[in-house]
Amino acid sequence: MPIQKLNTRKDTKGFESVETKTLSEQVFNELKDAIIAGDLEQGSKITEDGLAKQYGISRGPLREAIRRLEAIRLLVRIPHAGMRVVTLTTEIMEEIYTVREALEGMSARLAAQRMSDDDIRSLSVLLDKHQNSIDESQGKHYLQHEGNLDFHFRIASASNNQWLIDLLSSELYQLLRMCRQRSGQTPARPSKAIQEHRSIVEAIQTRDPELAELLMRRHISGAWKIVKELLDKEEAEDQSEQVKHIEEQA
Amino acid sequence: MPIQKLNTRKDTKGFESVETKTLSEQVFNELKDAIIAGDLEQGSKITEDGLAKQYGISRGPLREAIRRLEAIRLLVRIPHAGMRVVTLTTEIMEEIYTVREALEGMSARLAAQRMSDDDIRSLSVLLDKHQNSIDESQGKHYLQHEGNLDFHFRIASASNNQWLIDLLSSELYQLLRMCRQRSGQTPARPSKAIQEHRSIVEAIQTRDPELAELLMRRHISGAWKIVKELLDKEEAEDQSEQVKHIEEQA
DNA sequence: TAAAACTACTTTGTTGACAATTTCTGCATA
DNA sequence: TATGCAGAAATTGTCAACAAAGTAGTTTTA
Repeated sequence: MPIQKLNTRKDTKGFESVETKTLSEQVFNELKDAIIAGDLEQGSKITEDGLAKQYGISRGPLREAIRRLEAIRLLVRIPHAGMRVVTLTTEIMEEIYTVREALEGMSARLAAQRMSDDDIRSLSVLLDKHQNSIDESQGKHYLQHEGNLDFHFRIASASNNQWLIDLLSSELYQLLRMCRQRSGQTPARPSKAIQEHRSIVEAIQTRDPELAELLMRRHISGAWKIVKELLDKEEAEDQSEQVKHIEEQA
Repeated sequence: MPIQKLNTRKDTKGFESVETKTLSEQVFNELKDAIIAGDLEQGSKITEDGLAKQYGISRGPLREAIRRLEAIRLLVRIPHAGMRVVTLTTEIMEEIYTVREALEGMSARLAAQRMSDDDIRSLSVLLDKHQNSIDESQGKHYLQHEGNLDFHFRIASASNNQWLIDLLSSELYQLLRMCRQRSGQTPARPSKAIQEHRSIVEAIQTRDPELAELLMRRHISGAWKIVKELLDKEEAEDQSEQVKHIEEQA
């Protein structure tokens, strides 16, 4: 499906909308979304020529887009063996959650020092909304997940540290979205998560950096434990299914 | 000074030597080193054509190199106003030290859990060497600084978390080198630093993750405080010099 | 039959030219 | 003297063709 050339489209980097116009940018975004949404399968091999034809552009801009995707770790380049879409193994996901714990913990600490009272209030309102949407719609995991990211993004922003914001929003959160895609994880225990979010906001409100950091880190490492359990269970199921397959063939 | 084409040169990414061969890689490294060493002045404007001619290659590979430099934040792209070498303001440096504190703290924690006994011993030996080189050569700040980075890099490696390793070695440490370049900072209080390094190794040795993280974070935030003082003093001097200039003109 | 070498094919790396923007500069006008 | 409007110059964006390197499949030979 070739994209329309020269149409200005929206960019969702850092949750804010910016108009893009170079082909390289467009393709970068198209590819990013395709990878995150799972349209480009994990681990699948991609060729420059194939993508260039698919998107109807020449290889020049495409290569630049690829380099950028590489930089945010959505593509991996195996020297002399082409490019592949990243494969999110359990190990890699653990690495991501670990880095996230460190960075978001620091964000929370800074937010407790720097976030404006207005922003804190607004964050509190956001949590109310989340609460409502959980009560109402049991099934809309998608929105819940985005809301979850929204909460974390606001705290990152409040850190007022551009490095933290960039690392989290343009790299880690993209991968996190992808994690969800992998086997449609439901956000684990939504109400418990909100509860934890509330404690974090409370710590920020009382301007307690240490506590805010501690709670955020606990929140994230707790989330990882649950995700990991899900993944392990899945893996076990896959295994047994493979065994069944083999038995059938025998 | 055009580089020789097709000569295989060494790459120092992550402190290990790898042969590179594409022009894009070569120029990426050349430019990176030039920026870090200060050959390309901070904040100076650069043009694709200019660099392409200077390095004797076409703009294609150069653009890819530029995109990568951009990704590791050595170049900043101001839309429609060209590219500039990053300018390390005090604010940006503070951001870097903050992120570093979070990531290296986490590294130290993981190292305490995962580093092999052999590696710990070897790290201890490294500190002995540093001690010696301080005792002997008072003046060789350069080596001291590299040694310092070496220590930190080893701990990052021991985390066994590829994300942490990459973020630290391919992004933060590059900038850190550049910080030193800015006004030839002497590594602040070398003997005290070594002492702190020793405590960190000790915590790792006794497999105490919490303590290792705490000490590492304290070490880095302490280092920042000293660097900041130096920078502030410099700035004040610059100010007064400017005032003098104005007075002379008046 | 298995290993080695050659050939054809695929994919990535590189280039120079062309097109589209944007910035700069000088001139006319109020 | 300030302001705004050409036109020119410089710069970035895009393309298509060429070159080099690697891969796979086939043939040949031991």
